[in-house]
Amino acid sequence: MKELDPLLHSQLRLAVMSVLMNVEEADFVYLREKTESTAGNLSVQLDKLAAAGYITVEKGFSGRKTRTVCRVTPAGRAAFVAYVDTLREYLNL
Amino acid sequence: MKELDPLLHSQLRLAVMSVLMNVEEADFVYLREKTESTAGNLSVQLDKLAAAGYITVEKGFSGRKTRTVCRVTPAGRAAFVAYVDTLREYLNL
DNA sequence: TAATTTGGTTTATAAAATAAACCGCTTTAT
DNA sequence: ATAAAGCGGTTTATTTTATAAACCAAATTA
Repeated sequence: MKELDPLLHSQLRLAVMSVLMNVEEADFVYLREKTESTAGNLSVQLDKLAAAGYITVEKGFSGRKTRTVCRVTPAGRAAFVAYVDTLREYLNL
Repeated sequence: MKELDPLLHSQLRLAVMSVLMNVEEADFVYLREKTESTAGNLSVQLDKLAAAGYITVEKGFSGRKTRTVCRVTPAGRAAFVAYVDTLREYLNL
């Protein structure tokens, strides 16, 4: 049995990737609301996804407030697709 | 976003349930081979699934050797189906 | 009968998820 | 102007989980 990419097999990271796959870009606040996660948890998981090269995290400003924008990278897309593929074996979808 | 049943959202437990969903009954050794897991890990995860009422674990004998047989319960089936359903939202399958 | 293997369980360790505390900057109210 | 409250996060600590390592009893093999 193929193993499920442990980086994606986490509720919150999967949810984040799921959102980003459909949206081209999303900021921290939007992700926190959409995934109903705490800021602390989200911050940690975004770091892990970024460290893996699955997403980019850009810290900028919107007016004078900070704004952190995330995007999925090609590698992230590929990993997500592979993950879904592996899951099909488990769930036989 | 609905949460993924944490009892099923674990690589090994999901693999075990996946096997049991298709097979009516399976013993410890078969599960260990099919999931390519260590006996220790498998033992622990079977206990958790059993404690949740998702599977039954019956310790008996085959000849004079012990044989531990597992089956998925109706509750287990329901939970698995619900889990798959929730996953569809994440993955949009 | 002494190893070895089989079928597991229990216990210890490593890794992950989550929450709690905190920090700097802004805005609002006084 | 200044204190207090809120926003957007990060860091650190705690709890849970997953995994591996060590172990055990019964059966088999040498």
